[in-house]
Amino acid sequence: MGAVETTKMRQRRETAVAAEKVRASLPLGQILAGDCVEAMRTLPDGSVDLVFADPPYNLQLGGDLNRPDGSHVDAVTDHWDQFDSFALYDRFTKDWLTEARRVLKPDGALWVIGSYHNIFRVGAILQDLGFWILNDVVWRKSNPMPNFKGTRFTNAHETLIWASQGEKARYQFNYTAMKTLNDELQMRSDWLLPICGGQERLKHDGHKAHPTQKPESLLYRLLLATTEKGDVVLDPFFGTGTTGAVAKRLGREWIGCEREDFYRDIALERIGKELELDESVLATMQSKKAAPRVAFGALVENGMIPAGSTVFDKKRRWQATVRADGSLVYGKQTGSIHGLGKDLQGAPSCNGWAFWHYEDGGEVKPIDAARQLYLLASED
Amino acid sequence: MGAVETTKMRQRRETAVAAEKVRASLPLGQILAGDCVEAMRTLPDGSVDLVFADPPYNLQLGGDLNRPDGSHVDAVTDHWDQFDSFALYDRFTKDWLTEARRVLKPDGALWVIGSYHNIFRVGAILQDLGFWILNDVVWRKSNPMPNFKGTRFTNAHETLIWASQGEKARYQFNYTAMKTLNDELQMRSDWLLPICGGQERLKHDGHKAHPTQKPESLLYRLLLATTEKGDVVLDPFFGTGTTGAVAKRLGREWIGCEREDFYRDIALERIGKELELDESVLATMQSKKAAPRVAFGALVENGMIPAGSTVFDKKRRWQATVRADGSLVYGKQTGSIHGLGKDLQGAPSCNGWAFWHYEDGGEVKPIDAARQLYLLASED
DNA sequence: ACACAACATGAATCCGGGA
DNA sequence: CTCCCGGATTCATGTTGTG
Repeated sequence: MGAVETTKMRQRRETAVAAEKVRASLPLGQILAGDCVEAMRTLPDGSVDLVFADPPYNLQLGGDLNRPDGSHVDAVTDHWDQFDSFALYDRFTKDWLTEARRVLKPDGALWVIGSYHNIFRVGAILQDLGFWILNDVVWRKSNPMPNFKGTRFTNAHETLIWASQGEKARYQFNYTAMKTLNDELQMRSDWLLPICGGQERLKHDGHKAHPTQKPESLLYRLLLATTEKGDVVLDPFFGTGTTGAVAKRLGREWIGCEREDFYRDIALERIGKELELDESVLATMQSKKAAPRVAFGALVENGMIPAGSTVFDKKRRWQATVRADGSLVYGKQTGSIHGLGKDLQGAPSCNGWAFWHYEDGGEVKPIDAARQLYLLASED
Repeated sequence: MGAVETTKMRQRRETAVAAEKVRASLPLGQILAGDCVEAMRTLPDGSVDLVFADPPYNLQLGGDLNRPDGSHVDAVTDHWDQFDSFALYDRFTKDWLTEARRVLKPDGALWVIGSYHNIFRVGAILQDLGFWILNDVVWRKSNPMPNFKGTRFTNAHETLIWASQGEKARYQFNYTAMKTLNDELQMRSDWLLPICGGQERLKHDGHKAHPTQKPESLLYRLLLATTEKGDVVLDPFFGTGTTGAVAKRLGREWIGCEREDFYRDIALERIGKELELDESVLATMQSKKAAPRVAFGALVENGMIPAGSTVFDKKRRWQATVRADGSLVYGKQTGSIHGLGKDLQGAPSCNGWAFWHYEDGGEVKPIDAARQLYLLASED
């Protein structure tokens, strides 16, 4: 059996080998110097699982104007107005998003964070490029800076956009891990997290080393939600390397891009000190989707729910007989646990594992309980 | 002194007379029939103090959606929400925003509400038109619809943009009223409010009269924050007339635009029943504060009880390891703080916050103590 | 009448692996 | 690419029905 390789098996093997070759060529755990668009151009197509980007948005906040490349705009010699500013920012945004899209795997995903100054432009452009928005997520700051002049609402949040490569693309979402992290309730699109301060905030000569260092808790949640262990995370605006530090801690690989020597230096030093969590800790709650599949027939074979026994719905409206092949009979109707449950209820679908029950020592249990027992027993 | 009128005084008097003439020509308390762009064209330049707009979101829904119990979700499938492309939606947006801008007074302001499907496009276009964003405000829904399939984060918020006519324009912001409404704390940019349901939700033949009726509390806060008594509020997408009802209650004037006869009819009936509040009552309306709820996972993200550390019950019968997603491991068994505590004790339920303990500086504390610390720290 | 259970529903881009 | 089909998936509120 092992000697025969079908065409399909060969294709799969070759794909995996090619993917491993691409991965081996990646500058994992490195910060690429220079402009992020140039730096990303050195990476192969479809090679990265996730992009997290915290792009600059300091272009038109009044007062001094800086171009996206950091050079200062001379208001006297440069004819500069708001329209030029937006056009320039849009161009910059389109450039780096295009390159990020190329570098991402087909089933990869993108996160961008921004404020009302830039996030609407970024969101519209990424939609135009074909990205498919999965959620916008609001980072609610538990300790925002107050509005000192009392002229507006306290700007107490920032916005993140999570997007896949397209409408039909698959993407990673660790639903159960998020639900666990949120005390058994679905994780919502509004996240309450403190801003980065205290020991976590990198200092240089007594001052903050970077003006917009993001909290590790934000990256922690985001990476835990949308990557797997071993995934490659790219951050085109690496700054102090929060993405790299948390990626390392969580056993994800990382690549950064950063223009400024100083930030590259402190980021590398910071990440060097970071320890990867033990593998046993990194395991997260598994969804049922990811659990090994058990056919109902296996429980019949096994004798846990023997052929000839009866199963019934919770209200005992229907009582069906189990046949040797794991199908059910109810009068003239037959079908799988799912199909018959669906037909009897006239429902669009039915999870037979939850619908049908059996008696075990006088106690009524859903047949899913038998499956859980079977799974536990077969783990050894 | 009264007999002499300076040039400045005369100019002011003439401006006031002209403004009064414009105001007298406005269709206050009326719903203009037809397309909102056409309807707004009938209004004079610079005549309105505030525009609130709840445009179609262009949801782009796929097929049907069923809840886990099999029931069908009544989605927004109305023709007015269907656009063939982003380009068409952008055109539509630009058209109505342009007309709204013309009708607004120079010191007037605009509010728009949307979701991630449309809000980025709306925000970018209004910036392009010269509007100056003052805040983006997040409406956090206290009772959003869950994500039934477990495929994304629960979409638990919508986004509002508040913008003036330009960077230098003055605008109305009732700072103290907002601070009072928020228990003497500055009002933040994230608002926790329930969705519209119960008695407030307009019904027709037992079904919701409008698929997207907004809660009055949202309009209440928004109008109280950014208009004065007597101001004129225009709503180009009037629907069931929530804007008109709340405007009337708060002593503001209103104008609506609505294409559908049915909506105009029920809106007028609704607003007819509305009573204007006595001014003394307005000052005493109280706020609703967010209930502080902390998930165990937040303490893990935050590092207070880090992944990899151990927790144990008071008698140290069981010692479990904290994993990255906030789940616990004990031998082969895993679960949330509540679930694992329940399983280990064989109890019907368990309050994990009281059951599990951790060491903090040599002292043994229930993990609830860490939660209290977290709450204290995030209150500042 | 009261307590409690059951049911209904909300701006939602809502499945995925294998043939 | 499509089709097939096993089977995973919900929170807060308000209303109606039942004991």
